[in-house]
Amino acid sequence: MGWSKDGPGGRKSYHHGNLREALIRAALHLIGEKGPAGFTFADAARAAGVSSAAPYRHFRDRDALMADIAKRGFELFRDALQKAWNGGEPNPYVAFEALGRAYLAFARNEPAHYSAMFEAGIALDSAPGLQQAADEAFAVLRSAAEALSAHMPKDSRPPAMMMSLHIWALAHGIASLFARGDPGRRKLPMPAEDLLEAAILVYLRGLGITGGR
Amino acid sequence: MGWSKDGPGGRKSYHHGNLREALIRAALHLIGEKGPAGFTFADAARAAGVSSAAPYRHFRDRDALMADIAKRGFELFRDALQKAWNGGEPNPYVAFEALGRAYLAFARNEPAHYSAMFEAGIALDSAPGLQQAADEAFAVLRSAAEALSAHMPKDSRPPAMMMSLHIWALAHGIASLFARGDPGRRKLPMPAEDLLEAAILVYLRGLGITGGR
DNA sequence: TGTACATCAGTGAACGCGCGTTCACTGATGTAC
DNA sequence: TGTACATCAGTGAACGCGCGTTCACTGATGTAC
Repeated sequence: MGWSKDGPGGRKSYHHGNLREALIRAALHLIGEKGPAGFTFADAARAAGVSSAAPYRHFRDRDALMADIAKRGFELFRDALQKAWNGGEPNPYVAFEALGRAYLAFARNEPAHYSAMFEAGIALDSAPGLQQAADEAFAVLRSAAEALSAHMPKDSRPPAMMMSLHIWALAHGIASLFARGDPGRRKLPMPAEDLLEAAILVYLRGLGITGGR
Repeated sequence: MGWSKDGPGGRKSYHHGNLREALIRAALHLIGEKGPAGFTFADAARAAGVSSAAPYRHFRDRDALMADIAKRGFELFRDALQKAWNGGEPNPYVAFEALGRAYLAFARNEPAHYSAMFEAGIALDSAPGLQQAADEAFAVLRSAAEALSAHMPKDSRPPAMMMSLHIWALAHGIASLFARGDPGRRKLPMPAEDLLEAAILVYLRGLGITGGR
């Protein structure tokens, strides 16, 4: 690794070809392994097979790289949630639970992105487009809540904003307490997905929203 | 600061007197300011006014100090939750909401302890008594859930374990997403306490548990 | 098609810095007698 | 009460290390003509 292969024979060339991407991939790998504090600029350069000065051609500093990762993370997150929600099909209730599962799946499968997004202490205004990417991801949750809420009689509709904040907090709480791999996580007597699904079920029932089952 | 005052005149003495405590206090301060990754052993020594070798008389390394802080944190947390629960008085429903508020208050007022407990990646078996302290804190939540559940007719009682995990996740999610001070936190259109209270209310209603109001 | 040149994306050596850790040491304290 | 001595809890100098960052440089690439 670290050898660029832009020539047909896989020969090493002076120019890397796609160092920016390689640095991001290296950082993701390192963060996923050792947590958001567990990687350095030098580390990433080493993993990408370039000198320690090379990353400065692409990122102002470590935080800029982190912010970039967070931004891409939110975009992937938005897409994953959107896909799970599936326009509310087959029905909003079922789709909403799929959304919850997708949330946990993302946290589990993309721990590095998830860390950068929520745990690395990156300010949302520290990179262009970051705030917007975060907002768009949240908007999926919010519009799902709206769709669910819309099925209720007009005078007992719960506020979608509140609903989505609650579900977000619940999913984030479960993800960060139980659903990931580092030493501080707690053991659970059941899959995290089941725990979240049960919570959503109870919560929706508390709002007067019930599925077809 | 950093000058021990064990003599009556506040003179500096060769022996610190209570360096262990001073290091912990220094670490709490530094973590509170810069996050769990934001302090070093050397920092703590400096803040306590001793040489960088001195801490080794009291802690094997940085992680041992962290684990100690986490353990104390869980003990304080347990006490705070216990006090808020207040034996379920005046009634379990009201006491349960006080518990929720106490959770957030702890996260807000003791950010350094909270970080060490939940975000620093300290393994629960990395210090004697740490696992037990964590268990005891959770046990308060769990027994509160049991007391609430006991008010229900026998055949519709929700499992207390599940309830307490849900509430824990919810409170932790809100605390870490909204209720604390670092740059990555989101802004909320309402106090975090209100958000949690509303969520608990909905959740309990979903279980069929309602207060006297 | 070939050549000259500008630009780009790397190198590698160097620097200052702070951290973690060890070590022989020493001042202060407590205690046995 | 005084003294000798063991133990404790610090010092401060030293070390190796890796990081972040800068710098003049150079190889590779693209483009104008």
